[in-house]
Amino acid sequence: MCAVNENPENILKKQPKQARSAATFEAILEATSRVLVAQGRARVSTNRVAQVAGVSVGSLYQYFPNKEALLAELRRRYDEQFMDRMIRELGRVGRLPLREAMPEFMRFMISLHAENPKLHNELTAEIPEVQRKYLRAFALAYLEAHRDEVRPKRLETAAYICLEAGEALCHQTALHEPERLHDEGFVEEVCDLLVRYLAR
Amino acid sequence: MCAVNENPENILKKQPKQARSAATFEAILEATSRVLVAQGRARVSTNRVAQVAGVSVGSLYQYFPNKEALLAELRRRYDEQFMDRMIRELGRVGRLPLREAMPEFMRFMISLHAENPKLHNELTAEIPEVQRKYLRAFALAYLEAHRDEVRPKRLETAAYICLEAGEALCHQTALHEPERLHDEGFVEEVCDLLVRYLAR
Amino acid sequence: MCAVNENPENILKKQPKQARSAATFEAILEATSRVLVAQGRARVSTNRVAQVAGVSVGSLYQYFPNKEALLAELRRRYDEQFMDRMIRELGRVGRLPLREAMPEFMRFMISLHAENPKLHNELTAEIPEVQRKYLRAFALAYLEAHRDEVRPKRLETAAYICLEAGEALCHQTALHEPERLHDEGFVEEVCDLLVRYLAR
Amino acid sequence: MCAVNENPENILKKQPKQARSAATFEAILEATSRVLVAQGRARVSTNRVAQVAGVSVGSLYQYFPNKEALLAELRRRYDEQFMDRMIRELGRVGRLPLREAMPEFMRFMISLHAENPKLHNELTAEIPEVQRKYLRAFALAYLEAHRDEVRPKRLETAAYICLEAGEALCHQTALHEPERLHDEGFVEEVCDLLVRYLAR
DNA sequence: CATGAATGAGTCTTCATTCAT
DNA sequence: AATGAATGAAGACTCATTCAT
Repeated sequence: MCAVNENPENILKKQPKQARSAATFEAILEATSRVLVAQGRARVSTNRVAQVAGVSVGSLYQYFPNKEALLAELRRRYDEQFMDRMIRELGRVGRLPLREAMPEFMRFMISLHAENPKLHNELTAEIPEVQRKYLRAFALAYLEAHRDEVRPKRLETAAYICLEAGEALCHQTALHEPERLHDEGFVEEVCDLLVRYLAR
Repeated sequence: MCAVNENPENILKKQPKQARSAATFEAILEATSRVLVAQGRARVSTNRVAQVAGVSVGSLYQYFPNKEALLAELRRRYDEQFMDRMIRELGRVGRLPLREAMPEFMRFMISLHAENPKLHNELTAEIPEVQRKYLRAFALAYLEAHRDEVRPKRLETAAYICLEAGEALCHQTALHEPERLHDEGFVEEVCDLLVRYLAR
Repeated sequence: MCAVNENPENILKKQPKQARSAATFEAILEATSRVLVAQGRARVSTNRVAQVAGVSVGSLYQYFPNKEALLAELRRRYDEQFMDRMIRELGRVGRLPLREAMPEFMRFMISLHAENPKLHNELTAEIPEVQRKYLRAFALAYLEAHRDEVRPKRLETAAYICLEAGEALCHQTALHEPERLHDEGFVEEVCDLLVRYLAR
Repeated sequence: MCAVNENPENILKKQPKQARSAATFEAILEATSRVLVAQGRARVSTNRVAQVAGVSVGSLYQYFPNKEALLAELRRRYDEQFMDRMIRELGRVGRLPLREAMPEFMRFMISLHAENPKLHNELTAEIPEVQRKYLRAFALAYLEAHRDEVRPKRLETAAYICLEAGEALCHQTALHEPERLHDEGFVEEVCDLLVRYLAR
């Protein structure tokens, strides 16, 4: 009857137990995302988010211990989803030879970035790190598995370079010149860049 | 040579005409840069900057109409300088054939990014745009001038891709894995990436 | 015997009639006391208390009309118990002559204060008043009963002085220099202070 | 020109340099004291204090780094003054023999406490400590100097007991039964308590 | 021109209390 | 009865900006 549980203080204060809860929780995250995209990170304030979500600040703090946690959870979800899809795609594409895999993969990357480039930009501005490492490991594994197709000796460096270059081209283009993404020629050129580098 | 003047609102209130004025002006910008690098954009406040500059807030507002103008001017100068050096380098390197020009240029880019990656990151996070265009024009001109060495047909696309990829590789590496920049092999690989793509 | 009921506003909403109710009620008070001692008065919040009690806030408000009532009830109980023991002791000691009664009584007072000085301090910081009067009446009665042993003429004043001085010495010492309480010489000195004053 | 002075972060943010400053500073402390006495510690909020002082919260924070500092400075001043007067009095009275010194000193103590008992109570509720020690050292020195007049063997204990008892009697009486302070008989009794204990 | 005191809107966060389920 | 989600007023503190001296 007297469960003293003084400092759990997790990232999320409370895992919603009632249906109403879950709805509020989602509404808050949704609102965060909206404000983030529409007004930029600097205008993301707990009060504004609560207002946009149509709940009180108090409710916000029932689910998130502080403002940072809002963005963190958004990012967590985004990254999770991003990685899930990426990994699934890598699994699929990993069996193909380089020249076939590359366009598939680039097209996939582009579609990922094209979905909501502004959100992507805000959320990935500061903390990929773990994912970066993970993806690189994946890319490296691919190169090793396809060693006979691959020209560069330093596979780790090659993986790093290709990922960074590919990511940046998708990211920057989605953000600044999205019309290019629909230009089939552009995609081909990007693949060309990477395949000419990688292929024997 | 390259006076980019994006929003006329943020024009400086006053061109410092006397030596003392100029010194104050410089001290303020210098302080802004310092605070920006040391404490991050969120901690850049007019009062703090003034204090670090050893000047009163009032004086700060004599030279800058608002906080935004502080960062804008810093950016403007940074970009100006960046562009000036870039253009000088491009001029120098522009006469060389592709395979010689590329390593020269990449090494130059790396040195630019390595100087103060944190400042670079804060200042270029959001607004290249004009410079991008300008650089692209320059790169395009190079490709056209060296048309016989160059393989891709779509020169504009090729210029875009190479600049973005090269920039991103310098930027991300300087920021997240600076030790790679001293690895001569890394630089060679990056050049390889671009040259294999561009060269006939 | 001693139902002090200061502000009728803070009367409890409901006398728990069932066993479960009583248990909840006790758990809440117990939790209040715990939070009070562990985190200080400022951290006593209804939500925290409810959580520590393993009960919902709603339940808390079933038994206590507001936060004040929580502390009031805790205080009431504490005082009640305090007074009960005090009175029992006074009854016991009241039959002894001054020089025998005093050390007995002081040792008792000290043990009372030593039990939980932090709780004692939080709860008695602001509102003895009624008890004070009551105790004084008791002490006065003792002095009158032992009039022939007692030197001072103004018995009421003497009772007041001895109670305040004795209380303060126990209270302050328990709070700030508890090690003195184990020093038998200290206790003797305190008795000396009071007996020399009171005794003929 | 560029005095970087990043974290002075003293107790007081700024020592007022202009006359206006000093006035504001005093107004804020004055207001703190007023709110403290009139509404109690719990109602001392920075906004309320600022409002009562007739200044903006911003101004308050120009001079005090946080709410605690408000009360701390008030306390500091109060203690400083308290100690100064106490020490002056102790110096004066220290030359007198016990039976003359005591009534002089008690009357002085009473007048100190009678000035503003509520403020005294709020400010000294939590943190004498240093002063306690200091005063005790002073009292002990007195007892040693007057060793031939003094009966108790354990001078340190005697000093402790007399100070605590005397302080408490003044403090509690000023707070709860101030009318006694004007009763000359009361003062005599208190002196009697202490002199009978101390004197040979 | 320079100073720095003053302002007050805006931010994050807590908490007593209510009420639908 | 019990639950716990929701509320919003209130408090601590920051900071861009103005203005009297």
